[in-house]
Amino acid sequence: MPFREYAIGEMARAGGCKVQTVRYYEKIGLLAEPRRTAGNQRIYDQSHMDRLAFIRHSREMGFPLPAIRELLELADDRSRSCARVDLIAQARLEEVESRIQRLRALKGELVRMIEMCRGGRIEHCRIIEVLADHSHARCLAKGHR
Amino acid sequence: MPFREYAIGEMARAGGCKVQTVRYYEKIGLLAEPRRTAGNQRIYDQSHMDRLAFIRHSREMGFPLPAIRELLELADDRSRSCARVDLIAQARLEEVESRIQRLRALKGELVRMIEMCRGGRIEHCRIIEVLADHSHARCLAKGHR
DNA sequence: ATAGGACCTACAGTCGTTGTAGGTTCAAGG
DNA sequence: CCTTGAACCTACAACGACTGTAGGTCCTAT
Repeated sequence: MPFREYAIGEMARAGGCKVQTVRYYEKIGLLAEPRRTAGNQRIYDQSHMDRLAFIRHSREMGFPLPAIRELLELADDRSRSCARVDLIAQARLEEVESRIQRLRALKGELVRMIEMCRGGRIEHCRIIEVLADHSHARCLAKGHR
Repeated sequence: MPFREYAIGEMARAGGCKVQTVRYYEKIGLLAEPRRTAGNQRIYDQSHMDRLAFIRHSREMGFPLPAIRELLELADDRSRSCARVDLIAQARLEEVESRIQRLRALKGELVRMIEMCRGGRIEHCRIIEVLADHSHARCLAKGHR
């Protein structure tokens, strides 16, 4: 059967997300509204499956939904230059790189902190002291979730 | 003047956060309610400043607020063992390490993807293809924001 | 005919803030 | 003393990207 159809649960399973997430993508206009059964249940075809796969894979790469929205629009206009696509991917790469940098600095701080604490009482706990220390590195700033 | 007092704006500036954030910490019980002026404005003393510094520095290290709440409680009970403190910091370190791992893998994927795309048309854009590709790595999963 | 799993809508909650609206207080200058 | 304007107040909504809940309907198999 070349034109298989899918219920929302199958879509979600294939995309590695929750049913609600699929409905959410529809609500915010990332996924087209599919047709429905007589009983009002969504029925998807292969094109929906492909689109969801694109979205989910892009999310796995950490692209935010607005970027994915743009990528989808660009992907639909096959004769355009892909300079913009490149730019979006480039921006994501830079973000990932700076996040790695910050996390590495953070890891260094954590390791030092933990090494200093050798399991005594809170009274002398170096972790607590480091966290409390005013003068301590303000170097890290945002973004190391 | 050994007992300086501070308005909320000074607190926020010292802690590197917004005034609303200080009020938010108070609302969720991380910061004690300070006394007020006759005109109902908050007045903080050094102990509040220290506590906010602790919270902010912990946030910079990426500790979630529930963990910080626990760290603060532990810090207040100076005769306890700091095993629990160590555990919390340890857990944070592991999270940071795994996040770095995942981000590194992600970065590799992004670099490969971008290298394949050499500025043609969308029609042949490798970035779009990689993102659309069903069979592509599901290896990354959560956590690389 | 009925059981139970999958589906439906609508809405609240998550996390850690940040922003807004609409009003009050404070310190300084005229 | 009065006015300006910055800083403060409360209460509530928004962010991003979902996730969970309540209360109901539909579909398929026995």
